[in-house]
Amino acid sequence: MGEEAAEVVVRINHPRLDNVFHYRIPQKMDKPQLGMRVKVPFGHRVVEGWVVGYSKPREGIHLREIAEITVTEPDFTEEMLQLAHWMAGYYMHPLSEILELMSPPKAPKRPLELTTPESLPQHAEEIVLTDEQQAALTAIIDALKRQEGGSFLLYGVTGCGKTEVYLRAAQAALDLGCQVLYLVPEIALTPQKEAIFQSWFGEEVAVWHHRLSGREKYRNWEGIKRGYYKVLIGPRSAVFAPFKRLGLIIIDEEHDSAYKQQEKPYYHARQLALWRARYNKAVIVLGSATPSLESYTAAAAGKTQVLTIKKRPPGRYLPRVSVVDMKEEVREGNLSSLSRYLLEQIRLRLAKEEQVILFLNRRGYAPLVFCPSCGEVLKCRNCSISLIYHKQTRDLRCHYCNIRRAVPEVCPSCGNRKGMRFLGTGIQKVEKELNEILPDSRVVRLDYDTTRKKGAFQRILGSFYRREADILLGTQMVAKGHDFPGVTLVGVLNADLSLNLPDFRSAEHTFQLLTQVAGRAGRGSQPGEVVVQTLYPDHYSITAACQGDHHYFYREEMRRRRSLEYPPFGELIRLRLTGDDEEKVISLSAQIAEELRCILTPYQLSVLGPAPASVVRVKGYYRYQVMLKGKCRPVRRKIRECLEVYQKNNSVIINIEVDPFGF
DNA sequence: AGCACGCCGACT
DNA sequence: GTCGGCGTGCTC
Repeated sequence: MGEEAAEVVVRINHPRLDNVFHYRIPQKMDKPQLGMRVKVPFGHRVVEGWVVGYSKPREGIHLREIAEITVTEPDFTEEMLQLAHWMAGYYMHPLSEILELMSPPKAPKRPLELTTPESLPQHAEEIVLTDEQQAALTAIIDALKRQEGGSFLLYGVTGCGKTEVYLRAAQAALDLGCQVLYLVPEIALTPQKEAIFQSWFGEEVAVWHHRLSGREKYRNWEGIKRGYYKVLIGPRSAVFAPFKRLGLIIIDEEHDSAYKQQEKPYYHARQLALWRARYNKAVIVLGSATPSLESYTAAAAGKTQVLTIKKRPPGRYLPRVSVVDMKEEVREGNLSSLSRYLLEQIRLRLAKEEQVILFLNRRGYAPLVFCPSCGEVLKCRNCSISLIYHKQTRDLRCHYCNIRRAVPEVCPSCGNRKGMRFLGTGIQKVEKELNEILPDSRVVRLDYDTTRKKGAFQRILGSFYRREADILLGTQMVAKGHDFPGVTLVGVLNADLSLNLPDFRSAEHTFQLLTQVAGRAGRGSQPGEVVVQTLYPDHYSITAACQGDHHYFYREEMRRRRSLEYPPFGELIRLRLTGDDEEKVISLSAQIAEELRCILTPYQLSVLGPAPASVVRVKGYYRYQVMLKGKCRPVRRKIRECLEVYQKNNSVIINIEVDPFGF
């Protein structure tokens, strides 16, 4: 007998079904190609699955036959199947879930005509590259011509014109008959990038993201697969597109944590892009003004070639940065969220009819509501975090589960009837302060709450761009990629918010955020100024960002990471246990930590915890975590085998996250 | 995950 | 007598 049988991954997402099942091919059926979707009898039912290989099954199992082949061509290429296998091993996730993620969009009911687009490059105005831009471009083009792959870190200050390099590199790749993948951190950035690339490459540019309609998805996916489209622009999910001949990958703002998927299966698009570049012998360019520690370290080790751009093009100056110590302000009796220096600068700019961006990464009006008589702080019923007061709606909200609640008139803890007090400063409170102090200025607020409605984001930015407002007050959202020529002042109201997050990357994020926000100033012809308010003016991530001393920051941060064995010098795996019965979650966490300690003692690996997750309770579920630190990769199998036993437990869910972000 | 098998309580 | 509760176990 010894016949080879088809290995089928069934389309059921469950950790206990994470293995291949063998099936025989019926006599009258053509042997299915790898990656083809099939229907197979499975227990008492028929399920869909994918053929992922052929092998000899173990002795003593009764093989059943494949019922039918449901497609005419495979859902996955050889490359994507290999990538899926690699991901399943690396991220410790079921293969079926990964294949689900990579599977092609469904063909629309009404048939769609696919045609080769007419290429009509309308070549935009020629900009002369600076020497540094030209040198970077030449290095990339040389690598493209050699056709042996290669990776580059394009390390250029904000506003130095990295896009000009990308466009010309893409042109070179197209001239060699290759396709180009251009990754951006978020969907919101695709339209503007699409417009820029279309002005160069006309209709050969396509986009890919999950908000496209079914028809658009199908057209663009098939177009890339057949080679009709030459350039694909999209966020992290675009890394799974089925290129026919991939020659160049560009990751714009490669440091951005949005490239890491924060839900299952937790992949990092940069890592997958590097894998695909290697597989296809494609050139990959990681672009950033503030590279991730991962990429910086790879460059320092010589694995990636660094291309530096230190100067902005003529006529565009880097801003001057001043730091304001907020402890000093408080000492001198200024309890407002705006320091005297920043306020003076704002007035100065407004008088000259220039624009101002103010940045505060905190939604709502007041982040803390408490009872003045007993001190009780109001918390969400389902989540262990405090409720935030929102002024417009005059209610309390939980920023984790979005629940709303009226402000209680009577303290729920002590019965005091004098009312609750609000503490701290959110972006709505700053808005109110600005309206009081500068009644003649026009302020627009850009945050999650003002951009809920469709198109609101573009509308607010558009009105600010057209100078219909003087001050743009925003959260995170203002930091990314928007150019406002009229802005000459950027104020960071509280640089410490990101610094105090319980995450080993908090210093890195603070440095990146400050540098990126500062880059918003002086993008036009006038020089800009940045004012950074902080309680820790001496922290290395703040001083380095303010002085533009990147070398100092990276050296310091690398030293800290190395001494604590944090990435990129050590690996982390987080096990998160979630359940509605806290006792059960705690005891299972302890049991697992104990067993892992026994198993992993001989290896260079430490088991930390269990400990409550940074927010213990979310939406009514308790969360505890066990952290594995050290050389995790060689023992992934052992870890998985150990956890398999506990995954049968259905009252506590075990979540495995390799290379976790955000604690 | 689903679905069947299996072994105990109160109902037409 | 049987209908149905959800514990346990298996799926090539």
